[in-house]
Amino acid sequence: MNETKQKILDVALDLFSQNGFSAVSIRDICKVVDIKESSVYYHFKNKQAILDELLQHFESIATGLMNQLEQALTITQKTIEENLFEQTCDCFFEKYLMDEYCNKIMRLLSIERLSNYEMQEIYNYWIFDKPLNFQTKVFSLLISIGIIKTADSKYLAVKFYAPIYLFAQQWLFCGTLTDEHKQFFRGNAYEHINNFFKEMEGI
Amino acid sequence: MNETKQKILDVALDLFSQNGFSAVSIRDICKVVDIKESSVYYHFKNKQAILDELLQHFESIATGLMNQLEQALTITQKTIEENLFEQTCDCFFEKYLMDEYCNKIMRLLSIERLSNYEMQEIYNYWIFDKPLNFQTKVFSLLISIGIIKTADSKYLAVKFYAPIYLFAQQWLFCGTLTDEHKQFFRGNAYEHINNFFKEMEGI
DNA sequence: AATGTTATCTAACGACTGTTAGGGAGGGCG
DNA sequence: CGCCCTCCCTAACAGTCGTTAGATAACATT
Repeated sequence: MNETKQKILDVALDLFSQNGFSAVSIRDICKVVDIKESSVYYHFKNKQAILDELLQHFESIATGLMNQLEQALTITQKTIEENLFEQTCDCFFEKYLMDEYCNKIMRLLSIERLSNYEMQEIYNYWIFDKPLNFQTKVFSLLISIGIIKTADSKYLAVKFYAPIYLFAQQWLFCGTLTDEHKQFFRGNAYEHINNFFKEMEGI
Repeated sequence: MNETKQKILDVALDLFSQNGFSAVSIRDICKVVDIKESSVYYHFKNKQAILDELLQHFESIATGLMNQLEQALTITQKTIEENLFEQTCDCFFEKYLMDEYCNKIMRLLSIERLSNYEMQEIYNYWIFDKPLNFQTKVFSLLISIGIIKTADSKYLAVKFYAPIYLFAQQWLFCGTLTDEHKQFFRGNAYEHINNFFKEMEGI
């Protein structure tokens, strides 16, 4: 891809995720990229097209990661116990919830989902429905194998995911996204995950 | 308070909570209130002052409700068991998390907290810190009385509050805030609360 | 050398932004 | 009546917005 075009996308995501789509002007982006406003329109049809391309890229990343996770559910039962935990943490947590690009998109979606119906749907799908559905599947599987005694897998998914979501919200919106904050978020989340499975074994 | 001024505040909150502060112009507000732009500046110093007054009103409501809740913790042990649950549900849930005015403010805070440090602090305080601290106190109390066996009261608070926060997020941002959605949110939350205390008794 | 393509520029367009100066209608009060 | 105060108005300000027309320079192809 063209170097300037990529630069525009990078800067746009940076600014959009900090101030929101409508609060950032083409001129704001151009100041950082160091080009004139009209040059943007050589690479993009209009301002909306920049946003569309950013979202499309995010969705392709998220789709890839989620497909990888879904596959982890289909391997043989023996490998499940070893693989599932690692895969979930790596794919969903590190490469998604804590990934820099995804983080910026999530911040952007959080702002814009109120006034933009399309972005609201993307947010709900990738932040609520998809993770909760996946976790529900995971718990259904663990129940069917017998690792967990009979329970409401959907409610289990909520109990598992909700604290992670809460920690993520605190992490994503604590001003500057420092490594220190990131470590704090990671610590909280992993502690919860460990606690959760410990309690689960008891039941 | 002046009728026109109140009308401006009402309409402003409506529009701000739907589109965000910077995306709503003075003229947008005036169209709905049916006055001219300059009239706004008779009642308010500038656009920011409208926002400030809305936030100040919210904080006075929230402070009142939280004080009421804190008081419920200080009554004698005998009445605690009967009162605490009812008070928490009524004050925190119905009059705060599900109150129309508070809902609109929360939506507004959600958008603006990214670009506005002051609003980020208000959000974190009233949506994260204050409720979690209160719930921690509640569980500490229940532990000290002996209703709950020894446990990490802070983590208990997270496990209790996080699903409610998640349901609230789904409710607040599902487009049109219909009564149907509201009932769905209430149902999910109460089910969780009941489940939570049922599991607690078992431990 | 002439031509076409790519990527940028200058300069401006009309629309919209927050805000202000100044005027006028209505009522209460001396 | 004359004066002040409240509340709203008309009209305009300077600045910003997304976007476009057209020129220009660098480079590749003919």
